Amino acid sequence: MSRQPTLKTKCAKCAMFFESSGFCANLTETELVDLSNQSRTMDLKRGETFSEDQLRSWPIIAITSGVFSIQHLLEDGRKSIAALFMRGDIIDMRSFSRRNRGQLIALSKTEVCRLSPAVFENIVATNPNARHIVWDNLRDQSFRAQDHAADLSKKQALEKLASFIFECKSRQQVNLTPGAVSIPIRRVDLAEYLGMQPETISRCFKDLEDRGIVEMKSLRAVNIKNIPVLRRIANGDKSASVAKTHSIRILSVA
Amino acid sequence: MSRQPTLKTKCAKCAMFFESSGFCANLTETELVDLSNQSRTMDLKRGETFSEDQLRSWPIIAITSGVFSIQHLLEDGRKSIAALFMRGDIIDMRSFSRRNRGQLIALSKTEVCRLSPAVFENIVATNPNARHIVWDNLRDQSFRAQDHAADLSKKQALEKLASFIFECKSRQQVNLTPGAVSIPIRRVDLAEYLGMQPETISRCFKDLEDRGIVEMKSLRAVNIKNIPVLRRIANGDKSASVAKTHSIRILSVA
DNA sequence: CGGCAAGTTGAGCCAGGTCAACTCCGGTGG
DNA sequence: CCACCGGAGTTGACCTGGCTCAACTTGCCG
Repeated sequence: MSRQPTLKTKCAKCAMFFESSGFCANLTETELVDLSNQSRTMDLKRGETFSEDQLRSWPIIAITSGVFSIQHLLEDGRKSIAALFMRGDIIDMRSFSRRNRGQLIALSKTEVCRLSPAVFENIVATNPNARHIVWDNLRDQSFRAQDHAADLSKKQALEKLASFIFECKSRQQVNLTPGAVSIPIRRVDLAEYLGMQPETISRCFKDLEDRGIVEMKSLRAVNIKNIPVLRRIANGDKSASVAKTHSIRILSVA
Repeated sequence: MSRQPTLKTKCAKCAMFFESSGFCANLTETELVDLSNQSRTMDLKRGETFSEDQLRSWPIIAITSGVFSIQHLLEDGRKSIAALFMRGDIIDMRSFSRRNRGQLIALSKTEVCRLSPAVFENIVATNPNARHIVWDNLRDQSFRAQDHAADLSKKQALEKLASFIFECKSRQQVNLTPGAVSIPIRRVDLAEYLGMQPETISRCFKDLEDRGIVEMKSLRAVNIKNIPVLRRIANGDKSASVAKTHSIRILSVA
């Protein structure tokens, strides 16, 4: 149900508007005009964040492009990134006050749309399609966070990185070359997200590359050369992650 | 808005029914009768799980008592518990099929109520109070999973355990003795939830007890004797978690 | 083309994992 | 009621994956 930009709202220029599975694309004309008038788009640079006050008055944030995150800070300065948000995610911070659950922070140049809570609430109450989309998105965020927690809890460094590559892959629109994956965040942030050190991230990428499983096109782009093996590593199959020098030796002997 | 059990449904006997902030307590009489007739209550023993089929036909599960979990399994048998669900949580597995995201499994004797998706959907569409409660609950699940991920990613063993004690505390109804916390799951499961080994859990509990921060009433019950210090440990304040023998030495010298 | 942030590489070390032996506890049957 | 049994938890000794720190290289932006 992608549609023509017949509307005179700023939404007609917004990339989100054309995505059939997105929230905005499923609104009626009046809803869209209403929402558009009462909402605020905003561009953030990497590292920029929302103040408590901003969040209180604009607790509902739709991500149009870029990568957004929730960052937790420990007393002694250790940081961790609890969740990543990308295009299409709708962050609902309305119950935020209950704890100090870390802060929202942009990990790259990011476009967001801060939705009017009143209009949003009204749409959710009356438009079943829109409600389902928001609901699915929230449930997805929840599952993603759970998956992420599972990854962090028992996986080793290499396995976590492999999982992350697949997470990136699955979250970017299907693209030309099947193995091409873009890594949308810096090494440091990736380390904080996966609960490891940047040094370890670097070593793991190198390891994967040395073994011919991936190829680094640049810092932000990898090409998976052997999807099944990477998958097995991500799933914690030890035989896939251990047998490195072994298989090389066999090859050179043969 | 706690109410009298005037209804002839099985809900009138259900503990959930009297909890004002719960889903069921906010339904109209007709909604409740409808939901009750179309839903199925069920008791599970520790270790019991739902089959894929059961989940497909009954994807919406309300927890009445006990502890439920989502468990992820790696190829080589490593397990991890991605999330815990307790009384009042409503688990919505309707988008489950997208990945094999681990399985639901009871960690203790558990009572659940499997809600009819159709009736549930209808209530959510028409009853704003009920909708808000479900929505808040889901958002809470999402935040909890994120917090958990943050805990796992950068915290050390002792800090994770301290966090967990507070998580338990905050999730059980306010009780008599301020420091009393019940640990509703086994050590093994706790280890899987926190991404550590049972041995390490044991050592950490011992450490906290040796330092007089908590007291173990039994395997399933602790009493926090020094809440501020435990809080500081949970927040990653190194001075709180390291200075053990140190402070003892000072005391004995003075 | 220079300067600085970001990323990489190397060497050494330690928190927590692993393995094995032991103890505790709750349930069961004689 | 007690003895027994098996699962759950604990303790100790050892080992290793990934952290730390420091030096180096690369890539990006003006």
